Amino acid sequence: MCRVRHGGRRAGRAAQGASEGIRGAGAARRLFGGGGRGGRRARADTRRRPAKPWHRGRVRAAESADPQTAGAGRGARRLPRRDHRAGRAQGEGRRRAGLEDGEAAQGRADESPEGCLQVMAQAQKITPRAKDFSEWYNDAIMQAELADYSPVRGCMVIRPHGYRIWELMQGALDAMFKATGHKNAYFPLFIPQSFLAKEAEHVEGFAKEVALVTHTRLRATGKEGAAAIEVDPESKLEEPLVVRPTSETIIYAMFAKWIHSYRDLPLLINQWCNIVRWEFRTRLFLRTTEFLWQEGHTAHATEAEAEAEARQMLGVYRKFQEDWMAMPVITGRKTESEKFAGALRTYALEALMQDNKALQAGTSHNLGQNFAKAFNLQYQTAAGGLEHAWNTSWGVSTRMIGGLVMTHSDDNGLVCPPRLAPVQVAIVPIWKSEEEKTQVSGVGGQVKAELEKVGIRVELDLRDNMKPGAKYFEWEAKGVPLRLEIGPRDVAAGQVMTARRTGGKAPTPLDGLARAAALALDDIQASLFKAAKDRREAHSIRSVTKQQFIEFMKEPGGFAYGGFCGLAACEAEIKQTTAATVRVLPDLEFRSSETPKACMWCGKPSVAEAVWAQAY
RNA sequence: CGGGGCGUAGCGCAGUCCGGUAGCGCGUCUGGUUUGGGACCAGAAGGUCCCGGGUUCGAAUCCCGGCGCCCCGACCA
Repeated sequence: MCRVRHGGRRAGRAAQGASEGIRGAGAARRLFGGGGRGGRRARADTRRRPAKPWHRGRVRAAESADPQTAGAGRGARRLPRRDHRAGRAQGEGRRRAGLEDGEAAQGRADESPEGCLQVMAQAQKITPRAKDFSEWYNDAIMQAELADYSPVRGCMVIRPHGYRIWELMQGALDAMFKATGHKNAYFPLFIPQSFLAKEAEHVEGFAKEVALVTHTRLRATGKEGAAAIEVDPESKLEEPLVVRPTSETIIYAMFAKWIHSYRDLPLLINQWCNIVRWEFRTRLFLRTTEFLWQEGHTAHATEAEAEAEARQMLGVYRKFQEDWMAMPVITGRKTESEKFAGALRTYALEALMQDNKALQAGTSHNLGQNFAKAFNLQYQTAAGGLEHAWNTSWGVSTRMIGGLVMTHSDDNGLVCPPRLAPVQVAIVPIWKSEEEKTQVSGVGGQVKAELEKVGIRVELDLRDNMKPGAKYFEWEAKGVPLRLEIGPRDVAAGQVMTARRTGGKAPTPLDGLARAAALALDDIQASLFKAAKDRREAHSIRSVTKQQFIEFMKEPGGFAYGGFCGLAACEAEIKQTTAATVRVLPDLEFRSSETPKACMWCGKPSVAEAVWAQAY
């Protein structure tokens, strides 16, 4: 395999043993997706599905089939002049363009390591989507510096650029939660093991993936190296503590203390925190052992109120994902087999990624009285009776960042919707002489101040150890929606060059630039949403027959709408044969105009229309 | 837990078959020249060759034993 290798993707070998007291219940053996050296090679050989036609980005010279004829663009220029050896560069170009499969490319690369390396050094640092979507996803994240692998398997470090996205998400969501009457609080990380056991379905749902704290200290052994410390058996806890996989149990236990009368209801609480679920296989942002999220928990006097709350928050999430993330979602209800352990009903939002797999982007549960009964959460009614409260819980997580990446980004890296972009505008001044540097930097500074005045997040890139072109690539990889290039010629003409991350470069007058930039950002935000929605619709089919369904799930995949009998056995069989699951029983506005009469799979009467897809 | 593969500089790799004391590219640092789409020249720093034994005058390389990591399969937001 002949590709540029980069980025600290080794999930190091340090730090085992440091947490002897914390164990994954169950086989905590699996490792992080996408690390390691040998791993990359192996991965290229395991393409699950053939290339798909989502590949729509700009085609650049460097990616065209034959770099030698790719014109004077950077494709040609990037080939090192040392490498004149016949055929090599050409073959390399083809490989880079993803036109050969991994094994063939690998074989060839091994034959000509040096030529290959030299070419690659200058080339594409991100695997094209068409070649290997998973690799592309990892590369895009690493290049954008959103995250990095941690020494602990299954865990990730969220880097400043990625964390800023999360902060912006938090800011928007938190305001919406407050606007709907919720208050933030914080509940502890550790939960008594016995709490988890109190709700039967809930335990079963999480038992296989909880981390436990069983001991409270280590002791020195006097030995060398890793053996220098060991768990102190004297420090064993009487009752192990569960590291929260979600906080229903502790929160409703506390609610039971605080709620006595109908006058205490509704109680509307949210918390921002981290949680731990010991997953077998993990992927950056999409599934990591520890992740950040928000969990809302509420208590109500009636079932109807709880139901309304669960639906309301689903709507809040939808608004956020559409308006901020520019990510279209289908809302609906989960089937019995997909619902949250312990819930009465689960609602969810599902988005379609560029590889035509569905991503559950958030959930909202009507918990009924299940937890109220388990934790004795009762209140006195106005009439003097004693009733169990009705609860809801709802959450979205850093997983949304993965969804954001897979919804908009392209082969040049991250594409960030402006409203969530840590840097909305990057200004790149261009100069030759010192005088020019002073001049363009000055104008750049003025532009920055002007844009900031209207609330735009701006970065002025004054680094002098990089050529402008290199800066362009970097800001593109980081997803910056709008780039302003200011050179001496522009200054003379009273303009800047504005380049959109989504394509297109044009001069814009300095006069009124802030307004123009703001409008451009709005326009990019809107066009990203529209493009994503169009793509989803292009990859949705309705009223499928069984045969169509099977074919569709093989290739190219997407959302399939059809009748569903509601039987778990049928659902299981579909999963078995096609790997597709019911994502949601869609809400009214997403349903087909004609209600299906029969289950698309077994032919029995349909109880609801369902949306199927292969899912993350 | 089953099936594959891998462990050499920050990253990606060569060297291992056939033992001779470690190399390439990128990156980093210093100086200079550059800067409108991934700069160039010169110099420099950087390695417990996963760990432990053994064979040998000599081990990254051969032998034995560990450990770790990745991918695929069974679980899930």
